[in-house]
Amino acid sequence: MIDKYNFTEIEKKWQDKWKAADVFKTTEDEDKEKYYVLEMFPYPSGKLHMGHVRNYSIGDVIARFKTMKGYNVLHPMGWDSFGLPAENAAIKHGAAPSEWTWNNIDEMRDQLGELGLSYDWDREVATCHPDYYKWMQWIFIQFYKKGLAYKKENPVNWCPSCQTVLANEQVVDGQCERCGAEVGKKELSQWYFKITDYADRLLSNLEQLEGWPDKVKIMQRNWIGKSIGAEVTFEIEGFDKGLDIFTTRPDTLYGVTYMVLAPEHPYVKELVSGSEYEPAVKAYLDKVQHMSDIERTSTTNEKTGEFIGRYAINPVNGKKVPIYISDYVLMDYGTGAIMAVPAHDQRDFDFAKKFGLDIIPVVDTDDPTIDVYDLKEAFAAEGNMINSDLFTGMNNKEAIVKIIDYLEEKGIGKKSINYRLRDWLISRQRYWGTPIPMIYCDDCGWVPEKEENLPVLLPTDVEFTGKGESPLTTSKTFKDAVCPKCGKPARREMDTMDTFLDSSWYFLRYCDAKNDKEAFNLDKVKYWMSVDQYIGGVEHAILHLMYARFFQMALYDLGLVSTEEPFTNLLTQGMVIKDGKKMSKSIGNVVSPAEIIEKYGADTARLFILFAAPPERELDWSDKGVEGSYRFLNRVHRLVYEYADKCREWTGEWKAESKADKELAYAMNYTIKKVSDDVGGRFNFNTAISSIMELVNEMYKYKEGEINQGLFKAAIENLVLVLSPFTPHICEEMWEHLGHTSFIYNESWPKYDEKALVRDTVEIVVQINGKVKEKMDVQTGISKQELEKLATENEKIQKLTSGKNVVKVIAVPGKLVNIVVK
RNA sequence: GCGCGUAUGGUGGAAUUGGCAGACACGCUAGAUUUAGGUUCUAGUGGGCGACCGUGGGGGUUCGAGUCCCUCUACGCGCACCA
Repeated sequence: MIDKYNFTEIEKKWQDKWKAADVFKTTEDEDKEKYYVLEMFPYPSGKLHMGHVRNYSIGDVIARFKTMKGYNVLHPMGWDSFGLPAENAAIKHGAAPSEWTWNNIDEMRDQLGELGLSYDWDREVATCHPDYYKWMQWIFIQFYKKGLAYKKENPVNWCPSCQTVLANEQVVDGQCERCGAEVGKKELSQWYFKITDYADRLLSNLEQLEGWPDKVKIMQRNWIGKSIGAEVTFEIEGFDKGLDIFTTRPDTLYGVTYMVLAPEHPYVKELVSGSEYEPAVKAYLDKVQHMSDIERTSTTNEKTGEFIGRYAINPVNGKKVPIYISDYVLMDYGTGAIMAVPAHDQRDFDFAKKFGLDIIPVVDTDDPTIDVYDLKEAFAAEGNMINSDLFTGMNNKEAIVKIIDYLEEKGIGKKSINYRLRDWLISRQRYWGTPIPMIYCDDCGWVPEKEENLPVLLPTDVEFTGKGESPLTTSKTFKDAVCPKCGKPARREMDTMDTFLDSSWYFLRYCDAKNDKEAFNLDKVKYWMSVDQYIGGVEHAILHLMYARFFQMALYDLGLVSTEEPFTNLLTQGMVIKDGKKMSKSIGNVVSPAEIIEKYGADTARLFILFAAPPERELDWSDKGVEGSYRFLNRVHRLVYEYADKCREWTGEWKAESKADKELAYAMNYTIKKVSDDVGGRFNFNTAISSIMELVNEMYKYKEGEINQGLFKAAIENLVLVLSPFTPHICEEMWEHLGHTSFIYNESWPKYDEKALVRDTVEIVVQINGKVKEKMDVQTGISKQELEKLATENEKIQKLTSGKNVVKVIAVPGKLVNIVVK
């Protein structure tokens, strides 16, 4: 009687055994090479989805494989547990955010347990735990002391209906994510991190990150947006201050016909004060202020603006040009002012057309379809300079360099670099986040809380109304503090930190999760960091991955960590979809992991999700495909159980005798090699699994003939070993049934025999003019000449080439012979 | 608008370096086992009667192209008045 594959029983049994034996516990071991594999930790929503299953299955295969390969593997898990959903739940159901969150964490930990993932739970972190956010606050203070944190008044997204500040991500199509109201702008004093100080390093270090997908690197590069150009100072007629502008096209300086200031530019009010233009300008400013970002930055909008009644002097030719304000110039990029060259910039061109301003070309082209004196649109391509004094005739690319030199010589400008990246606004008017550990004293200003007083705990006497300022302001106990500097009564910062801060260093805390003396011990960080393999969704390509890199660099500069970059290799996994669409409640195509585990078991779920597509690509969920994976595991189970009793008696000694033996030995060794390469190198789990399936098919065929006992036993054991990272429970069970007393998790990864991979004969394809005509088996390793001879003398080939002129014969040993005839 | 990616049977996908296109799996067809359904096993399965034709379309390089080059199309993703 063959035992049935009872996955429910088996999975429970091994999960309990792993736990009892503490097999996944990891400690530093200088004798072993370390390997740190990390999956992006989840927000504890309470429900695991297929994206999680995919993410953690990938990480678990890598962790188990590396463990069997002899590495000291760190594979931790935790919770990104601060954030808005907990607060929304509090508003909706009245449950305390902490209670709601901790319940979710417990639920999700159980669900992860059911997947059989090899986490060292002793290193679990939860960002909402005071043991964690204490050190978050400590890091904030270190950043503050280093000048990386500052507070500044700035316009922020403001929902007039909810009466709160919104993060950019919470503004959807210009409307509040929660209530749908039109989002406006409001001046508020907020904390920022000076990530722009690191712009250049964040950019240049990308080149070292060879283990990152190009796509992610390009996205970060674009996000940082480095532009090289010049800053030029224009004088304003009748005004004592110069007007600085930034341009990437100093070569077009002679084509300037007007200037534009951002509406928020500090000069504007002064320049129009008391003039006849003042009312119109004020009306325009008022209009712009009430516009949402979306409206303001829409490229389809017609240009708007106002002349402010003033003129600037072009420093290179003394020309007088009018000054306008317009919302197409942004205050927070460059200097908030531009020189406008309508002939060579499309935006300036549109504006000039609308306001009837001059268009003077300064770069000409050979293109006969373009007349630069009668442009239909701005001409932005390369060409030769015209109308530009001593620069006329020069190629415009050369002119850029020459003109910058000229500006510097004359003291009217200089080379300048600008970044698109802005400083990171980290304040949130929210309750469920890390309190910013700053205290405001009327005498001393902002002062960080004393480090021995950390953590600044979140108060519990708060109200969640969803209205007004941060719920922290409703606490009677939180606000009052004493100034750490002078001891006078002072008040606490009421805002909390953006949760992206919490997730910017959690991988460091995993290295030393229980430390109550420091955020993490430098020696432990030195041992484990950097993360050798990081795995997560591509949706984090910019924000999380940039913030984490910034943290790592800043901590490196503080001497707290030993590497500048946190993640050596990055794998961005694709989404799990169903019927070509994203799984979503509204479409009703959600497949829940719990349901699949109940019906087929975790091993099947893991196997399918790794088999159905390569990890980077989208994965189309297929119920039929899941059944196929389940069928395969049953097939393996039947095969192993049919021979397990015999295997325990058979000795391990063997020698391949028959042709079938050699074929099986080949298949077995090839599979070990293929799985090792696919899992260890390029992460193509799908092809690794398909090669295991091929081995099983081979074994089913082989057992119909005469069985070489030692060989077949080796094949069975190797099959279970190579399958074990993918489907650990069933493999532990089979391993035990084969008579082993140790965990398969602790076994060594099997080695393959190079010699068995060389077959006696190889099949050679014979082509005529590139078309396959014949196949022949030839001895392995014969020479090119012999191969050519065999092919041309082949009967069928002789027939097909007779009467034709053989022009050329190309022989590729081990592969093919191509005969070119006329 | 700019940047990036993808396109292969009825379906998911394979072909890692320019060398047999379609591995593996799903589905389907037929047969065996079974009282029957399910399970399992065996065989077949890109198109065409055929010489041959086939990797989104067109062109090119090469003895040889899914793979390299040019060009077009469709879809997906990111950024978007960044001077």
